Amino acid sequence: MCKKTYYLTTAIAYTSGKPHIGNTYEIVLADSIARFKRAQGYDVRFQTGTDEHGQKVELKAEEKGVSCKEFVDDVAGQIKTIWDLMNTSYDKFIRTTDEDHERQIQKIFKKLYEQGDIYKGYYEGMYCTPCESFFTASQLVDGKCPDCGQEVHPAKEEAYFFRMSKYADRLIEYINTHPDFIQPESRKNEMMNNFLLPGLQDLCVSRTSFQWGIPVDFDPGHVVYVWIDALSNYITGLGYDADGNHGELYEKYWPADLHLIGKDILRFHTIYWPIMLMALDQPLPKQIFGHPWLLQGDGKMSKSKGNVIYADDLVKIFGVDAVRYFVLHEMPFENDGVISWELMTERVNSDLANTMGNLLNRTVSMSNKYFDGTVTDMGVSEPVDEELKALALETPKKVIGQMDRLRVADAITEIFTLFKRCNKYIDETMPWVLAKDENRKARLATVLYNLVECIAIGASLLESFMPETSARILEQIRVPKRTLEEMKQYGLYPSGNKVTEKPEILFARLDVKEVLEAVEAMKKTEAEVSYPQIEPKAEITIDDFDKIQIRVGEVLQCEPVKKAKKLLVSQIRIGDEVRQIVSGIANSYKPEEMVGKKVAVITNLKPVKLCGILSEGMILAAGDEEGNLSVLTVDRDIIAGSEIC
RNA sequence: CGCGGGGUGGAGCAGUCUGGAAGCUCGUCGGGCUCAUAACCCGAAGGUCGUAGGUUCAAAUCCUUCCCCCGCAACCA
Repeated sequence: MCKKTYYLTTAIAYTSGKPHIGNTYEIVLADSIARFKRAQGYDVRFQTGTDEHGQKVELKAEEKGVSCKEFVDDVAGQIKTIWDLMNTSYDKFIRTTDEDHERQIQKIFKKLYEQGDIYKGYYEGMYCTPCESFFTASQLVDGKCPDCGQEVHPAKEEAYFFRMSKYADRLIEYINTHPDFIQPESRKNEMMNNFLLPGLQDLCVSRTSFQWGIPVDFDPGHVVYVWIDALSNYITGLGYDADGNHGELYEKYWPADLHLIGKDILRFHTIYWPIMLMALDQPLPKQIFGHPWLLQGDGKMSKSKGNVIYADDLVKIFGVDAVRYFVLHEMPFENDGVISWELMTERVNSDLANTMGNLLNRTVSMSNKYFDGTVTDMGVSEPVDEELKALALETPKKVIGQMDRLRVADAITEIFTLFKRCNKYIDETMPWVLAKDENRKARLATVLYNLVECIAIGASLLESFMPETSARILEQIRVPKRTLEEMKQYGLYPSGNKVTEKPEILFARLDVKEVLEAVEAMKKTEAEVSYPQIEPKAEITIDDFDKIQIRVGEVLQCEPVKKAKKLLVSQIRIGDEVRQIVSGIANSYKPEEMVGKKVAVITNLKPVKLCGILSEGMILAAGDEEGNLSVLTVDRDIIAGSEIC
């Protein structure tokens, strides 16, 4: 009989920088599912990798002064190192710069073109020659390039488009008839209402504006744009061949059972990807799960705040399995989760050290103290044992049930419920009292046997989530891992077996203060300010600059613009006139904060309407990569209307 | 009226589809125990389930109003 196969993938990570704990969460989650499926007897294929093309990589590489390939080799290496550090058991790490992937992408592109799903069209808009960029009419600043301010002219750029609409009806039908396709289900409506039902736009699938991509082999100058390139990794990684000579793996594992991705790219996976597969006449993946995000407690992670949490830093302080435990256990199923050093410490102490570690420690210690380490089932049962035994048998079933629904956090909770029950059992049976009475030695032995047996079951179940810890526990009680099948029976721990004579602490309790100090110390050694990399613009003359008039304006009034999130509308005194100016600064400034400020204003910009409100000028502000803004004010008090030059 | 998600004791979450005594973990306080990593076990305090209405014998759960947060879209002159 052939084993049932299970193919799961993570999204491939974009190689523009080191992944933080949020990105790392995905691979760990996938790993726990992969391991559990293996434990259930599936023939599992687990693929992850990196997405390495695109303009952003091209730019970053240029900044660093290295070739694109050198750049992505480096970052892909870092990513792989972290994946390995997290002890993830992927079978394949695909890179979109792999030769066979690139060759297939070219073939896929050509095939889709030849069968008419991809057509050559034009990307129309206003073109800025020095910037080599297209802009839509609404992006233009005063009718000029928003980047460099130079004249733009209408132009079209050749581009290939994918005829998405052709398959939309089939996709809607598929989604409606496969309720499990999009998980969590709440996301389904979002996709339907936002994108599918209003009608799909054709997707631009090639670019000529950068080179770092897979060339379209029949049309030099064009490179394949991200989606065909990236999404196809799920099949090229298995040896899919556009000509039909698929590799063995493809025949065996496709269609995928699960694509695990972040909720932000659900749209591409539930709409574009299925449509691409339809066009290729291949079966669709069975399920796509858009997991929530792991966030910092005090706001989003950002480099400028210095509060980015990286997996390797967490590992340095807590160890791999503690980090795995945290991200797997603390993530809600649908909502975003929270991580902080304090929360992490709390979990390690209460769950890993107290509940689990201490249970093992006290059990092994007692076995040594009372029986020289020998664990024997003397069969002296009491009614109180029944509840524990029942739970020990029940727990594996519950874990399986939770995992079937991808409720990883709940599955882990089931295991810890068993451990907690064991701790309670110790109090109920009071082994130290039994030990004082020679006549009750047999009962004492039975009690310890039950404990060791339950620990063996719990530790075996833990393997998918905390593989190292699972092994360490089993080592201390000196038994091999139980299979799920074996867990249907109680009492498989070999009677007369000896546990280790010197119990090891699994997880040491940590002091929050010390953890925070260690974090500070780590930050100091790693603190390297990353200055913003701004592309230089073309040189201008003083005459060019002279065209711009900047004056000091005093903000008299300021209020938010209704219907707009980022906009504030200010009444600004400039000399003897008062102008109304709209600015996109609402995320950084409250209206009342603005009032009274003397700011730098460009006064000769052509007025425009924003969200229906007239704006006669522009307030100057500096902005960093995260979008934090700082408006320019004057250093000494000076009368409103003064010219800045 | 752009689309969608969320608001449950001090913290982090479940429960909402399929109304029927408000639950879990952590923290706090009190007690117990001593095998163990000051751990473990028991108990208690603490919530008008965002707001205002409605349906119902009964609402965290269903319907409506409003407020606040978070994504996406738009917008950032």
